[in-house]
Amino acid sequence: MMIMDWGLQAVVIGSSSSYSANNIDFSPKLDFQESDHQYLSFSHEMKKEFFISDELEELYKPFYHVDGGQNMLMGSSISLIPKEIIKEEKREEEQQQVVAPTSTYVPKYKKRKNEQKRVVLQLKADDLSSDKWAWRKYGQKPIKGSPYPRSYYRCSSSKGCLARKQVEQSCTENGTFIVTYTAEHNHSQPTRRNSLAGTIKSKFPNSKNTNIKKNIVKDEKISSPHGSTSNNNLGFSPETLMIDEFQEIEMNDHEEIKNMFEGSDENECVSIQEMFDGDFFAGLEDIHDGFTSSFGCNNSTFPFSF
DNA sequence: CGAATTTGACCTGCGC
DNA sequence: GCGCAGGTCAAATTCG
Repeated sequence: MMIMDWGLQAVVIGSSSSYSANNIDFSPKLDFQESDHQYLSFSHEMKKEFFISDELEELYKPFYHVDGGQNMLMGSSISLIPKEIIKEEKREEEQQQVVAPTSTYVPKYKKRKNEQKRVVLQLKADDLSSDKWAWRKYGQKPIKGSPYPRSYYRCSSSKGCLARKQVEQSCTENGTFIVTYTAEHNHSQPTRRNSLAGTIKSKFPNSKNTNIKKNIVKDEKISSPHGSTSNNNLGFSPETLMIDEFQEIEMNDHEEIKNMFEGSDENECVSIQEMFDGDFFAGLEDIHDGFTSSFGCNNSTFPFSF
């Protein structure tokens, strides 16, 4: 029996208020029910918490990997959004119907921020690096009323991709960042982080690639004019590390993760054999290796023990 | 040396 | 019309 504790933390900020979904326990449990088939089953509670509504899916479309009709959630976070907020966003969306240009004129500057479809998330510093998309920083501006500057990123995976991301440290909550996604990716999500040029790769302390850590530390220097910050060292706690790296797992790709979260209609279970067919457990082993080498933990302390 | 980041300049929208 | 604030560009710089 193994138990994985998914302490997902996510907050979605509406235009005028914020909602917290902290401390929701998504705890899939393995049930070894049959001799030749083993199933990973999810509690009703988790399923209920996880699937808020179809509207949520609609809201997250900009961050889906759309490929052959299959959708996959972006790796960074899974957020629970109250219906009032969703409706608000949808209303906004309806008002902001994109009109195809009738001429060849291409405006040099995009529409104002509040005219675009956007999703605002509040993430922990650890969650920032679990975004699978490749982002390239193209600007940084001080924001009035905030002691911290806002960083502007564009998708670097595809040249013509209009997807944008803004990252701004929260001035009210230390250690959290307000991330705003704008526009949609016009391409599929990169299959592996290693193939990404730039900033987002493994964040294990002993990883060869230290860009993400370095970048965030740099941001801290810039964004902490008063020298006060709570996450200078990125806080590689085993708990947050496990969560983030788990989200990085190649799910081989869409069906497994869909099945994991949805289960089948009959028994809400997914065959472990199916999971072995993909990279699922290969990914877990990577996590395990990284985890044990980084923190000197053995199997008994690691959440995934076989 | 190529790619990513930094940063000042520039552009646009909005409120007055 | 003017000024401010937010968003983007692009040359310079840094990094691997």
